[in-house]
Amino acid sequence: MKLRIDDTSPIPIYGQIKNGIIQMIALGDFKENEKLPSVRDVAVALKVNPNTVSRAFTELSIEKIIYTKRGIGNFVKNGAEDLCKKKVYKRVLSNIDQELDILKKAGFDKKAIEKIINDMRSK
Amino acid sequence: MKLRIDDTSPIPIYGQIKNGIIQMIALGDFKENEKLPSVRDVAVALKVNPNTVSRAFTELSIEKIIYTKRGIGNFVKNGAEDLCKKKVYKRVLSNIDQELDILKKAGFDKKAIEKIINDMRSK
DNA sequence: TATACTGTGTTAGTTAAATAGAACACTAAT
DNA sequence: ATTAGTGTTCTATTTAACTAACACAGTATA
Repeated sequence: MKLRIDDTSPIPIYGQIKNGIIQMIALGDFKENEKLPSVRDVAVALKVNPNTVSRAFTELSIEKIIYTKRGIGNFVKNGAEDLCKKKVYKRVLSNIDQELDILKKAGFDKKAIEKIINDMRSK
Repeated sequence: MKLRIDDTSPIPIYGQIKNGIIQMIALGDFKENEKLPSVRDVAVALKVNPNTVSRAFTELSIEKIIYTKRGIGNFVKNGAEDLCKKKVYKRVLSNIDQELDILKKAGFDKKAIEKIINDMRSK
């Protein structure tokens, strides 16, 4: 299980779980119609309450990314991979854009920003 | 007052206010020993509780970025500009780094990432 | 075929944190 | 003393997360 929780993050745990699963589906770690790990298993793995995991799954279900069979498990929906790829890409770009804006406002010019990006890419 | 609150952000309001003021000091919008806008004025401007603003100021005070004169106001500390520049730079880089990591894990190669950055910079 | 068992998702009640509303407390000027 | 401007505290509400118990589905077995 790739998923990790960052206790210092302001993003609520159920949100981090949602994002993590969306990323994993985007990446093909969970294929369409594949069963996800159970609420309890995820809860144990992340040392988190089943309730919290259940909330993440419920919201993913509302967003039509997974579907739930009560008493059986949660499964990836058809078309979820593309949907998740779009979601991840959109969120990441929006976040990077926002951060670059801050650098721009703070007076870093294009060259400085370019250097920063290069430094990070080479790590 | 440049500061804006994002109601959809998971970052608590007092945290957004803290970050915003740190950015403004870094940018020179508030000079050292200059008086910041009052708790109430900020609260009204942001449509937020004075309490919430007070908390942000208290924490900035603990972090030695501003100092408080009760009954008078809050003021920027000596040396705050440099300190804030460092903080902003560090936070932004850490955030960008994290986002680029997600792109990398999602299978975007260096060229794709480079293109993304260029597209954003040119906007 | 009835019953119990195991694995699954879900609900109820509690605690802690963020925010709001209202009132309090300090400072300076008149 | 009174007033206007300031930061602060008290109390209540809402949301996230936890603990514990509940409810459903499939399977084994008596």
